[in-house]
Amino acid sequence: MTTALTLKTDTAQLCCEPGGQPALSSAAAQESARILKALSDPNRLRLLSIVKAGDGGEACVCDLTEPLDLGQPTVSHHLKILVDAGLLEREKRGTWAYYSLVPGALERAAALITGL
Amino acid sequence: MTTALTLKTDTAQLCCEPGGQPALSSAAAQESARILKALSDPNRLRLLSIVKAGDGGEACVCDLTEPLDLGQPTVSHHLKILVDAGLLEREKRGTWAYYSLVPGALERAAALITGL
DNA sequence: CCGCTATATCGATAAATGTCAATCTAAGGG
DNA sequence: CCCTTAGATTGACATTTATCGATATAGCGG
Repeated sequence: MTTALTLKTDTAQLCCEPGGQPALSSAAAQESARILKALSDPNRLRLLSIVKAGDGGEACVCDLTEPLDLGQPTVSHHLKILVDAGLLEREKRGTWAYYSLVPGALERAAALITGL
Repeated sequence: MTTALTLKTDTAQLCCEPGGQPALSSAAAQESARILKALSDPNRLRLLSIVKAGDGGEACVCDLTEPLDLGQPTVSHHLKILVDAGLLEREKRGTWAYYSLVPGALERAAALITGL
């Protein structure tokens, strides 16, 4: 499942009704929750933090496994979730995989909350 | 690759760990995740949205059960999670319970993301 | 080619989570 | 008092999730 990430508000919920209720549609709520769920795990928050603070704004898996005190498969799993959520991007250089923040992604995620 | 830094597990949150900054401490990450986890469910997002858009910025449970198409116990459960996370506050007037946003709570939650 | 190293993927499992039905509590109204 | 209504709590159950160990894949150095 979850092949496509539908980002659309399907049921004609107009965006600009002054005084009316924006009342998040079910589809929009699900999409927002999908992003925020990726951010709702302490280890993933630390991963993002380390990547952001890393040299050149990136970090490879080997640099991420140790500070989190997690197994390498688990870290890879969390990174995949963050990539799937559109928060991180992966670039493979040689044997190593470097992860970096998708520009503006954190701000967009935060806007999902303030824009409720 | 990684410069072997001594690994301090758990809760010592210091601002200046030698050999590299710890970015987000384990404790801080857990606290942030606790808040964000409350925001990671589509039905809870819709609850917040409806409450925020409600008349006077509040809504009672009876107004929340129907649009979500959920049972009343389930809605109460979600509301409790939002209250426990410091996002909603509850005020009982007569037989009804009115929920409203805690001022600034959504902005603070969003700052947990942008401030990573 | 062969092994080594870095990462990803798979399978299993224990814990957490969302939901509902049933029950409990509290506040009014006859 | 009893009954009704709004909401919370409890218990059960199915699904999801976080984690690990084992294994697969993919570059690199001999």
